[in-house]
Amino acid sequence: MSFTALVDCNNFFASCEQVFNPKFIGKPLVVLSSNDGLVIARSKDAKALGIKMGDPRWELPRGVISLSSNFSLYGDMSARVMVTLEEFGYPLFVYSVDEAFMELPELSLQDCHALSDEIKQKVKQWTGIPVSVGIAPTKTLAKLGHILIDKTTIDSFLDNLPVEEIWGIGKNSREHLNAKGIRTALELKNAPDQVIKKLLTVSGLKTAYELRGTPCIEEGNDHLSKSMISSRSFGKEVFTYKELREAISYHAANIGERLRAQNAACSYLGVFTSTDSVSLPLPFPTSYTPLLIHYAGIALTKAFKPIAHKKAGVFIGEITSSKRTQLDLFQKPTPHHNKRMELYDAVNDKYGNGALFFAAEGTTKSWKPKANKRSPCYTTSWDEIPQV
DNA sequence: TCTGGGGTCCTAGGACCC
DNA sequence: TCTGGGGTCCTAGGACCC
Repeated sequence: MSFTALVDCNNFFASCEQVFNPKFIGKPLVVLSSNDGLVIARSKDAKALGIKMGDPRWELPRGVISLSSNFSLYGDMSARVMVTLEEFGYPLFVYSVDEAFMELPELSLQDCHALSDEIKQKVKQWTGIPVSVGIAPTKTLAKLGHILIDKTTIDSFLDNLPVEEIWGIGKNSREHLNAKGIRTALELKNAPDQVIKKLLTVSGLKTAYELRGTPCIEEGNDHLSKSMISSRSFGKEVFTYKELREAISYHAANIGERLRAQNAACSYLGVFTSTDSVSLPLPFPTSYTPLLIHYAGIALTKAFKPIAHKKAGVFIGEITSSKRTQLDLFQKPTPHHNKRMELYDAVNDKYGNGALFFAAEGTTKSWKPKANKRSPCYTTSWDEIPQV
């Protein structure tokens, strides 16, 4: 048998802000979505006030500190946390911006506690971010954030846990299970397979097996995305083709960067506005931004209506590794595409995202979402480095 | 007045084939 | 009361996650 650890950053976005603004520690602080619309992260004290994920900004109680989201900062802090975790030498699977699974050998209870404490201490010291650690035989159990390695402890923990607190059981599944009298995680664990499968399909059955200690959820680090989306709500209503075209170009360029970061290319691209969605096959797999912008423009001419738009975006699919597509016998080699994009990415990497951008994106970005209370990019921009 | 953005997996049903 | 059997591929939509 082997174990899995789940390391989860506590209140991650709020904690990032507190690292660089210690005066926010111990205060109710929330981080807002794009356009400063709704709450997407809360500090411990904000949670204590009863503020929920998704609460609208204008309904926040007085005295709550609210900040625009600063994804450059969170992304960089996330990378620092992950590098710290890699120091432990166990295979690491980064599950999301604030969570990672660590593959462990079977350990004694004492060693589990020692490792958990060491992880928390080291990440806190190296990055300033507090983390929680769960260790168990399966990912679903590790997700519960405790050390659960023997049957007695596991069962007594699951007995006091409502089903909807299990990873993979949402609101709808809870309703279905409750209707059959299954309310606790232990009841789900002990229910007959056929009953679970009928209620929740094989996904639910896998969850039950994981609760029983049999790993069923396998995930690797090296997988390619299957689809990508880049979209934003506008900061104001957008009517003109010109503005929409600029926003779409921005999103196409954004997707190009993310594709190249995975060494991948796409052969299917689409554009959506508030009302319409149009997609096209591409003549060959590519991650070359000028081409992505070109085809996004073609799709947009088909999708465009001169009405008030609140949002637009670009999506892609049929993503393949560019290593493989380069070997395609029938594809014309396009080395200059790769060279240009390598240079472009290198410049933006060195001087900050947006240092170099495509004219099609426009220079005014009048449609940009609102973010009136964004903290500085302390760790990713020389101009915004903290001052002492 | 103002309510995000980016993903994955699974299933049912339609269309089509022999 | 009657209905062939077996298969693949694709898509829309549901559910869930962070």
